[in-house]
Amino acid sequence: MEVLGGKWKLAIVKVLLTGTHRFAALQRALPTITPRMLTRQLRELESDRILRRTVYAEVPPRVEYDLTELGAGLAELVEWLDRWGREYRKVRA
Amino acid sequence: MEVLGGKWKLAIVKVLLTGTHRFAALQRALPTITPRMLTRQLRELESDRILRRTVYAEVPPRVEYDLTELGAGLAELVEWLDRWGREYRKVRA
DNA sequence: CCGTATCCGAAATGATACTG
DNA sequence: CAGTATCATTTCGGATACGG
Repeated sequence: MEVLGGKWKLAIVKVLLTGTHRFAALQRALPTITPRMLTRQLRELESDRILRRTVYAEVPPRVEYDLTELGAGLAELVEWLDRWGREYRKVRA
Repeated sequence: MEVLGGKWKLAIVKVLLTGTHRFAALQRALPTITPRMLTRQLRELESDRILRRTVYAEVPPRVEYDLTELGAGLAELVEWLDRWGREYRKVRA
C-alpha cells in the first residue's frame, strides 16, 4: 500500500498496462490530474521501480513511460480490484 | 482504494480474516496503532460494510468485530497483495 | 512538450491524557 | 474493556503561474 496508495498511482498503472505513454498522453487519459501531481506520482513510481522513464534527446522533447516487469506484474491485481470494485458498488447500491 | 486505502485498513482486514476479534485483541495484533486510529478505521470499515461491530450488553463491556461477506471477499486480494509485496521486497532488495 | 515553483487548504496520522 | 477529547504534526492534493 505504501507503493500503490494514493489517488492516482493505480490509475496511472492501469493506463500504462495498455502500453507505453508519453506525458501528454497520460494527461489526456487522466483528464483531472494536474501536471504537478502527474510528475510527482510518476517520479515516485519510477523510484519504486514500477515504471521506467525514457527521455529522448530530441526537439521537441519526448519522454516515454512504460511499466517494468515489476509493474506489469500488477495486471492481475488491477483486474482483481476492478472486479471487486464493481461487486462493491452493486452490493452497496 | 477509497474503501481500502490508508495505513491501517488492509491490515485490520487481514487480522479479521483469521476470525472475530475484540478491540483489545486488534490492538495486540497491531501493536503500533493508537486507540484513536483503531476506532476511526473500524468505524469507517463498518460504514463501508466491510466489517460488523457487535456490542454485548455486559459488564465489563464486550465488543466484537468480524468481516461481512463483502469483507470476506477480500481474502484473495489480501493474499495477492501479500505475494506481490514479498516479490517486491525481493526484487527491490 | 514536459515539466517546475510557490502557495494553500484539507485530510490523515500521531501523542497524550482521560472516562463510563 | 473499549473507547473519547484535545492538540500537534505530517502528508496529500490542488490552483495557479511560469520556464528550458
